[in-house]
Amino acid sequence: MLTNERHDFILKLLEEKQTIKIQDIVELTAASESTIRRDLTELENRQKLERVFGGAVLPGRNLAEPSVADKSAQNLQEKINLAKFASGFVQHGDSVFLDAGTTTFQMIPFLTEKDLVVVTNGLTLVEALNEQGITTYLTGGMIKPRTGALVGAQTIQSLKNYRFDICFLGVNGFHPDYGYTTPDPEEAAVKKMASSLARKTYVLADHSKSNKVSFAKIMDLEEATLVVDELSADTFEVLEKKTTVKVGKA
Amino acid sequence: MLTNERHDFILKLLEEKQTIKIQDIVELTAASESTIRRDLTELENRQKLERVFGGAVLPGRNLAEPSVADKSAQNLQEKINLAKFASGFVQHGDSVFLDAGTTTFQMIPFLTEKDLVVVTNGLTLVEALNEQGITTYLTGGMIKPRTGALVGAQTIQSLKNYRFDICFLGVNGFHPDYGYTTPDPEEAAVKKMASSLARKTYVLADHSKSNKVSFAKIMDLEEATLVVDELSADTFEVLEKKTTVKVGKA
DNA sequence: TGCTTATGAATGATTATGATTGATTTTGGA
DNA sequence: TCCAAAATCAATCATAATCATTCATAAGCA
Repeated sequence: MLTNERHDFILKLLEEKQTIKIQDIVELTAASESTIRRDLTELENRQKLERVFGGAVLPGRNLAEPSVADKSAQNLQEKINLAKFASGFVQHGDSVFLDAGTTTFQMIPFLTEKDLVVVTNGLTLVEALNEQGITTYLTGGMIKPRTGALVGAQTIQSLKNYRFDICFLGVNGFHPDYGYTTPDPEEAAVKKMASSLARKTYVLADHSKSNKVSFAKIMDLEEATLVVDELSADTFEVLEKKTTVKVGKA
Repeated sequence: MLTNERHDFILKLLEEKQTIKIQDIVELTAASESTIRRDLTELENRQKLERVFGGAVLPGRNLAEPSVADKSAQNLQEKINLAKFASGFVQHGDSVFLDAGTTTFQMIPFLTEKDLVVVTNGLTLVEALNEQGITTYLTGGMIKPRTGALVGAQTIQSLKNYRFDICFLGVNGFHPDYGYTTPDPEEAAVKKMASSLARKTYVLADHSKSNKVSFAKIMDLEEATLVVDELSADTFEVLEKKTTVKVGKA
């Protein structure tokens, strides 16, 4: 087994079980204890795990890491389907705004090889974008510790330096009377500004957000195109300027 | 077997297995190890795969890849000592600029409980700052994938919205004639701008940077206070406006 | 033939590995 | 609580695998 393979194996195992014992890894990999020890030290230096006496645990992260944290979430597969579908709207060479959030995060693997320029206010998206080799700009601003989103006056201001062909937003609720809403007014302001700088805006939401209302209003429903998955799995609804269109699955 | 054929064969094999060992390819192709090595080097240059010790993996799919936040630096302990010492200059309530880089990164644990506002252009610093509960602002700009530093016109512009009590920079070399230098002109520009917005600027460098000259000049030596560790371990030199002061260890 | 390119073997350097040592930490019973 | 046994640990060493480099040969082509 290759060194690199073993590292991957350990990380995968750790993600599954949350906690691993050195002796277990030794048995499963048929490598010596010394080697596994070295692996763990190495991976700890890379901040992929934290060592504890007798084994290792997942690293304590302050910023929400969508890739890891959400794996257990119920609607992950739905989000991925939704993200994949929405990625189809992106044209080769587009300038794209990607909102901070888990759904937009899932779009990233589907944006490769499109020669894009992506601007985002989501710290958690950056590493994944880099991995895809996508030219990435980050807005400035204050960091919201829990979510890793950039918000505030500086964010708004730095956004004004860009124009987007296409803009993807996540929301916490959408409602015919109250429009798109999200809990944080600061984030709402950022989303609104980004949208206003884009030729076309798509709001991604799974069906659980339907008719939900949150504290801060972003904008009215008809100001963006809503992409929402159907409960009946493999179709999506695209509500464009109050027009309903049914589409087959991506 | 033709060279091109062999290349295709390797890529196909890699696609199937995700990870391949050089020895396996040697057996399957009946070519010599040298040839396979050359093939892999070639294919890596074309970004078709990534080499790892003993074989190759698909590009980007390397779970255990060292992240930018890798702690396993060369002279880590020296850097920590230097960082700890420099942290002493920070006053309670200061607004601080922290340059992207490993030395400034090491300052973070010593900045806690000082009620600071920190601005940085280093993505790798953000999580550590959050862990310390420090209010953190990020400059905007383009992300340099390798280092996680923000650079470019947007970075410069967003800096102009701030004023700093104190500014800490890392450099790649300092020299009496050529001043402070760093390889990337973009980064140099950011450092210079940050410094010009601060009441006081400190440059952190370990002794290995002494009399080194890199491509892009940041500014002259006397425009900042240089903090450098001595080879003889436990002392630091603080060169302030060409005045030399020896100080005991932090 | 003369030229370029691809190949394979040999080298010394680098890196990964497994076993051993003595120190440190945890555990469990008095 | 304290102590001793067991488990785990970091550090070191020798070995083995892998690596980049060099050089000589073979194959392809004008």
